[in-house]
Amino acid sequence: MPDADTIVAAFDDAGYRVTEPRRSLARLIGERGGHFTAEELVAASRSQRLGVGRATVFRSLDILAELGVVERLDLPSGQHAFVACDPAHHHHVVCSQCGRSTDVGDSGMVRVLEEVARRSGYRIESHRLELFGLCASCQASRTRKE
Amino acid sequence: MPDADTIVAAFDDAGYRVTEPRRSLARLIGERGGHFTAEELVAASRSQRLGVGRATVFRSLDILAELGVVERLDLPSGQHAFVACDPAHHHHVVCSQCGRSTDVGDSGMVRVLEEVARRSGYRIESHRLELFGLCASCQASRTRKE
DNA sequence: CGCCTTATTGCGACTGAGTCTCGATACTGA
DNA sequence: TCAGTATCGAGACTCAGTCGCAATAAGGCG
Repeated sequence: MPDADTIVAAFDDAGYRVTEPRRSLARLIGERGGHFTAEELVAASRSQRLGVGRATVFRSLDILAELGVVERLDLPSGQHAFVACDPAHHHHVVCSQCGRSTDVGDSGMVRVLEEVARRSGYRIESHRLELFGLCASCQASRTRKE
Repeated sequence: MPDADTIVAAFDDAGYRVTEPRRSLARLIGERGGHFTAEELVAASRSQRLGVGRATVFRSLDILAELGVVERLDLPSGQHAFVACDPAHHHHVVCSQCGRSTDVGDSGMVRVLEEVARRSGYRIESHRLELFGLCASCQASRTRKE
């Protein structure tokens, strides 16, 4: 999970200008543990008087998603969200209780893709895998309560 | 891929009333080969003067998704779509060219889920897998062109 | 068969996410 | 430092999806 500096560096490395609003957003994203929505960033920017406008939040998230620093996520609720992550191919498990997320690498998806291609005759070009469940600490606290 | 009658029967079996608008929608969905959007159904209903309102389309799709007759899909473009399908656990490959979709069963996902659970410590509760690629016939026609 | 209850409908107003435009601002390379 | 241009914020706009409500019509029951 990249910190603010890594995110700023990603802008820079890709030839985008390093501006104050982008720095602010990088910090906000870095602060967040798990997934977050565009709207949350807009709200945070407003409540902390950072002066980052709605459009800028969306534009920056677009860029970061393009760069692979952030990944788009569709929650089971249908909401759109994002997670900060390293730009390698991998998947996320999102905790349905606390929202924290963890990368899980490939975990044998390659074999699944081969199997699917064989069965269906399709040439698989891309896929999206999203996993939802309870993280270790939420499991523990839930067990305690019950 | 269920036909119009199957869809109508699903409403009936679940205790929902079988109404004219629902019959119309069932037919429209049955006619569609691949995935479709709510908006497409709204447009089709208007152009064919079926008199099915926007809200009814959305309400019916909600119900059908609940019943598992139809599945929600997030296209790589970010658009929301649906596919008609049988209510068993499985996944879809969607052709990124013609939009047709095929069911592919489980294909070894169970093993991936176990692997992810082991690595991350999460208790996996649900997952979403969407596959995009070229179906056999689109591969063929693309090869011909090149 | 026809009535009555109530699920369902269409309409249209509404919401909320995301986009677009545009004049102002501020990076960055020279 | 300066110029050129990427980027910005504001706010109007679009578009998907939702909601409330009065009118309608399934379909169970007598």
